[in-house]
Amino acid sequence: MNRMPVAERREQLVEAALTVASRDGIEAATVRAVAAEAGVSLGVVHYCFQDKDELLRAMAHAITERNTVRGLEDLPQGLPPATAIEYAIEAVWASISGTRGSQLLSYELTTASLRSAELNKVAMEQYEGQWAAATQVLEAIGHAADVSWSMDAEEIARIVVAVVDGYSLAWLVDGDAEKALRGLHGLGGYLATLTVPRDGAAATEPATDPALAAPAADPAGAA
Amino acid sequence: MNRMPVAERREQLVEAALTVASRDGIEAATVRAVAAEAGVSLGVVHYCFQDKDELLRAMAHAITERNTVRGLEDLPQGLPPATAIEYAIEAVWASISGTRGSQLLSYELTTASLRSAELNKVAMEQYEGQWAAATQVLEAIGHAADVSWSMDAEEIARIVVAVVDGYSLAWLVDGDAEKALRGLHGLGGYLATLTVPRDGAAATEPATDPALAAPAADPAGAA
DNA sequence: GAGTGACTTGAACATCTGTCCAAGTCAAGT
DNA sequence: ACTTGACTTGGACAGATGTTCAAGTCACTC
Repeated sequence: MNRMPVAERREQLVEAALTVASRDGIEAATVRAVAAEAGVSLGVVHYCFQDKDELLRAMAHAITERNTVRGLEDLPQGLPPATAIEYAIEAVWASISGTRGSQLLSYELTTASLRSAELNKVAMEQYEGQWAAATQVLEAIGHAADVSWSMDAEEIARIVVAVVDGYSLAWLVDGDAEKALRGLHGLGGYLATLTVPRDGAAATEPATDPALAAPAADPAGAA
Repeated sequence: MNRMPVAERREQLVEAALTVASRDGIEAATVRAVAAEAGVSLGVVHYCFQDKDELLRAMAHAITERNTVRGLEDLPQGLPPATAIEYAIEAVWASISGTRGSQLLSYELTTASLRSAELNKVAMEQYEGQWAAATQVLEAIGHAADVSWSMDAEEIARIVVAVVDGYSLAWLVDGDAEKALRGLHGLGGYLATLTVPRDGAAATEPATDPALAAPAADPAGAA
């Protein structure tokens, strides 16, 4: 095969590992399968990585970064908060539902990390990445809709990540994207109640209608 | 070893598989490891189960049933809705946080099921069990606090399962039980807004304070 | 107490896995 | 041209895993 410097070869192997593992599961990502996917002979993998675990760590790092970088900087400005939130939720969901294999692989990596000493930090890095990304999205929403949040953004981020995780998992199992998206819009409605106009005062529409906390979760809203 | 009828031996092997897999992960639950854990020789496993997959399916069925049966029938009666909900949440969380290995195994089984044709139905059965259990809990709350729900209980159950799943996963990773429980109490606050007194009329305390939707998620509430 | 059939045993087999390594190939510098 | 060293190759090895099987053991019935 083509010769190339180790650094480049490593990237190629990580890409191949990602392809195999997303398609067939983390268990299928054997050294041989990755080498074959990259069109490279067996020994190359151990020339580029000391361990199989080092390869897996590199793969985990890559997928975490890839899920994180979606910084959602392209939020239209000047929208009302509820609209900005809905927009962000649609974008997040699109990037999840379009990458089923990767999502499933993420969960596989999480559980593998929690069992294996060598993959120790992988799961924590994944979550820190997700919390940071969610915080960033919240701040982008605040900026786009000119609101701030009535709680620490990082604290809200934890809520967002937990709920998104929960619905993603359910969707992976039952394949019902519509229900998942409806649930996420429910989260959006809740988030809207946590916004505060930038110049201070009270929450946007505090006591008008508590059902606003979950408009899309209302059967009438989507059915 | 002691002789025993196949049916009984099967139960023993499922138990052993559960022990090994909860302790060391699903990958560690090899035929040999399970046989050793049960104090039985290798051939017995294939005498009782046609496949390793059949053993895993039986194990999955057992753990699903075990997580489901916690019907929470012992809810004190006559409580105000918010209190009944908090009580139920504490109980649910206690049964989760007390069985870390089993929880982790559940997620491992879910991902394994989504990758393997042989374990096809395992994940869906898990979720159907959880949704049913959540529905049961919601009805128990309704009965204990003499309220009904402003949405289909099954629809709320999906929300509950998603959020509980999300916080459980985060807790498995970061080990922060306090934050998880706080998040679940936030869910509880939200659920309280979905209750309706049994004789009809409006929601319990609809417009008084929207912050009630997440009282425990408020930093001041727990810190 | 002999026989029957349910249960048990552990060796054996084929396959797969991560890892190693001796030999090979190639590009660049002298 | 030749040397050096980075990169590649694929065979070899040890260990683990699922599965099979012929032989053994025991309880129970007639």
